[in-house]
This record gives sequence, structure tokens and C-alpha cells, in this order.
Amino acid sequence: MARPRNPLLSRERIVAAALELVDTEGLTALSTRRLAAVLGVSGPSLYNHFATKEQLMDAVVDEVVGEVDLSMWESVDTDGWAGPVTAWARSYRAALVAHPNLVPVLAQGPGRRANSLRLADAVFGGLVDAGWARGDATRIGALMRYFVYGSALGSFAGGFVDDQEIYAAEYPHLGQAHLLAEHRRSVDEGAFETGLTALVEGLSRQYPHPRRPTPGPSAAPSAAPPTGPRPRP
Amino acid sequence: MARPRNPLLSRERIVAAALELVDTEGLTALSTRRLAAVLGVSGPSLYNHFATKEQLMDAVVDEVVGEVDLSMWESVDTDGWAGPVTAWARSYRAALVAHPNLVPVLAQGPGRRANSLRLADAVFGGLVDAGWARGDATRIGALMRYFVYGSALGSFAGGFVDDQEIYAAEYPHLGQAHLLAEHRRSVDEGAFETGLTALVEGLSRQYPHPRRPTPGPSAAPSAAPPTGPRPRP
DNA sequence: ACCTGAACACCGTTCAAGT
DNA sequence: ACCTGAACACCGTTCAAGT
Repeated sequence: MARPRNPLLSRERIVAAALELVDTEGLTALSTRRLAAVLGVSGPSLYNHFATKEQLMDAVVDEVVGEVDLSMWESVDTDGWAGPVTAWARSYRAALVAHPNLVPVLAQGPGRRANSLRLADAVFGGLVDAGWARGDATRIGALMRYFVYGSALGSFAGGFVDDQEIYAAEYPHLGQAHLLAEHRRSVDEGAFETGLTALVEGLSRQYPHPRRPTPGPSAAPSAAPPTGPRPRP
Repeated sequence: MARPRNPLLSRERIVAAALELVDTEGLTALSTRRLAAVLGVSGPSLYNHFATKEQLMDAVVDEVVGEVDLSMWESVDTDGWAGPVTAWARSYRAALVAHPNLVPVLAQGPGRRANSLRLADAVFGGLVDAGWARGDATRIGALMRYFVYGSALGSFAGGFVDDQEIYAAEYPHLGQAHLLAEHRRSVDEGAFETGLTALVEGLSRQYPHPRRPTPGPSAAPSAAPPTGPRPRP
């Protein structure tokens, strides 16, 4: 065929097809050759649009991160930080859970991905606007990320095999663990909500009165030792 | 060579070499062929000891999980749950952080792995012994796991590229984010400790008085709807 | 500029053959 | 029982060739 007069591919089409392939058949099913076949082209064609498979994955990942709602961070001044951080964590988790096979790839940090950086910027800026010291805002953003990623990465309940024999014999307290697989969604969501509530409540207790933000140019994440109260060692 | 009179390989040697290869060169460097080369044999030899690469990875993963200290769960009756859950979470994270390239593989649930099930059994049994209802114990075990895995899986601070240009121009609050890479360890550990303290404190406030355990056979994880107080929706 | 097939250096896994 | 080399069906990526 050689070069058609209308391009067969675009970055958008490739990313959409890759996401669908990962969602339906898993991360290992996403090879450049299979992806190209789905798109009706030959394998090397993809390299006209992405330099490497890794850059392609970056684009797929950033697409998913772009689905996270960040609008709640705009109203931090009037609403405080607890409501926004809770709503943001739920939206973040929902975006990841919609594409569970991608979570290990997502977990590699914001790097240079536009939507990932937009997210980090909104969260950090929102926490600082709410009155948190920069070191605290950095830590809170990080620890919320830990919790959200952990909750999306591999279901807890789904990780138990649905086979009673394995558990009952050897592990005295796991006699009904095989039932967890059935209730996977409710257990995972219940654990997430319980932990989210505990985190926000615990942070409120540790740091009861975040300072009002200082006027002037926006603060940036502190890389220096934290200035707020430290957790107990 | 064919069959030597003393076997060249053993499951233990293979697992140890695989773990070292993953630690030093990353997950993608662990191919059956490279692993075999390190061990001084040809690729297919491994299949005399493991049926598939996946089962080999299971053994590697379980070795790492076996490093987690569980002894604190024995003294729950006298010490309460908060100290043990904190000590356990720290030991768990330390075991994962020692092998960061393996965390995405570790995150796939206990499955049928002996040490992973032993861990789940000890944690669930300890929480129930401390007086938690079974549904609560299940959720607490799950949410702690979320937090520990998230904190080990991809550093928050290390995820930012060490390149000021990228951040300053586009993202108003990330002007110093590039410095995070330098302080990776202290930021990650500070965030972990802050979150851990908040979680334990938040759980204590939500459920101030866990019931004493009922006598009789050990309880099992409840797959039924949780019986304790629910988090706010 | 954008696609192709051929080619390179890899994979995981199977299997007959050797001792 | 435990190792070998050959082989199969895959990979990601490069590249000259086509329009």
C-alpha cells in the first residue's frame, strides 16, 4: 500500500485502540504487532507516530489520568481541604479502577506527562491554598496517592483464590477467605472508604488548624525538611 | 553435558538468582534465557524446576513476603492493635522497598502463595484477637495493604523528573518539584509515616472500643456486609 | 510524510535426545 | 531425573523501499 493520501493512523486512534486492548485482554496482550493488527496496519507503522512502545504507553497512561476530576480544588478557599481531598481521591480511584490492567504502568510517577503534572499541580496548589505548609502539602499529596494507587492496584478481595481447600487446612483464620472473591467489589470499596475516612480524620487531628495561605506568588513543593508538626516516630 | 550426577540447579538457587537479577537490572531483564545464563545452564533447564515463568515469579514473590515480620501479632492480647499494626506496616513496607522492581508483581494478591497466606492469616487473626469484628478486620487488613503497596510501588518523589524547565513554565505550583528527586527517601518515608499515623489514629477514632474477642473457634473473614459503623458516604 | 516487508536480536515454551 | 540443542510462535525495533 505504501503511503495513503489520508493517513491511516493518528496518535489518538492508536492510544484509543491500545487502551481498549489493555482493558479487554490485559497488559501482556498489548504488543506493537497485535495493536497494529487491530488497527489494520503492519507493526512498524506505529513508529511513525511514537518513537517507542514506552512513549505510546505514556500517552495511554496520561489519557487515563486526564479522566480524573480536579474541579474540586478550585473551591478550597471556601470549602476547606477535607471535602476536596475526599472527592478527588474517589475520582482518582474511579479512573484507575476503570482500567485496572494499567495501574502498574500508571504507578511510575508523573514524569513528563501533561495530565499527571496538571493533577499534581492542582492538588499541591489546592492544599497550599487551604493553608497547609508546603512540606505538609507535599506529604499529603504523596500519601493520598499511595492509598489510591494501592487500592486500585490488584484487588484485595479478588486476590484470594476461590478454593476453600487451600485456606481451611493450613491457615486457621482464613476459613472463609475464598468467599471474598464473590464480594470483591463491596469489600474493596468498603476498605477504600474506611481508609479514606480514617486518613482525612487522622490528618485533621494531627494538624487541626492549617494556616491561611500567605499572599504573593504561589508556593512550590518544599524539598527541604518539613516544617509542620512531625508524626510520632 | 546432559544430566550431571549432582544437579546443577535447585529451586532455591533459581529463586535467589532471579531476585538478584530483578533487583540489579529490573523486571524486564528477567528472562528465562538470561536467568539461565547467570546460572550457567541453558534456558530450557529451568523448566525442570518450574512449570512456567509465572510459577517461578510466584516463588520469588513469596520469598520477599517471607521477610515480613509477623511476630508482633502474637502479643495483641496485651498490647492492643495499634502498636502491632504500625510495626507490621513498617516491616511490610521495608520488605517491599528492598525490592522495588518486584512490587507490581507482588501486588497481585496472595493467591496460593504460602507466605502471603501466612501473612493474611496472622493479620486477620491478630485484629480479631484484638477485638475487631470480622468485617472490620477484613477491611483494615485490606486498607493497610493498599497503603503499604502504594507507598512501595513507585516512589512519589522519584517520579518527578530532575529537570526544572519542564515544571516551572506550565505548572504554577510545581516550581521546585524537580528538587524532589534529591530528597526522595526522606519525602517518601515522611509521607508514609504521616499517612500511617493518620490511618491508625483515624481508625481509633472511628471505632473507639473494639469488642473483646468471643471465645470458641477462630473467626474467619466476613464476606457479608460489614457489621461495624460505616464510613460517611 | 507515512506505509510496507524483510531482517535483527530477542522472548517463553516444547520436545526429542542424551546420560 | 535433569540437562542439551533445535525448533515454534512470538516480541520491539530498524531500515531500505515504495508512493
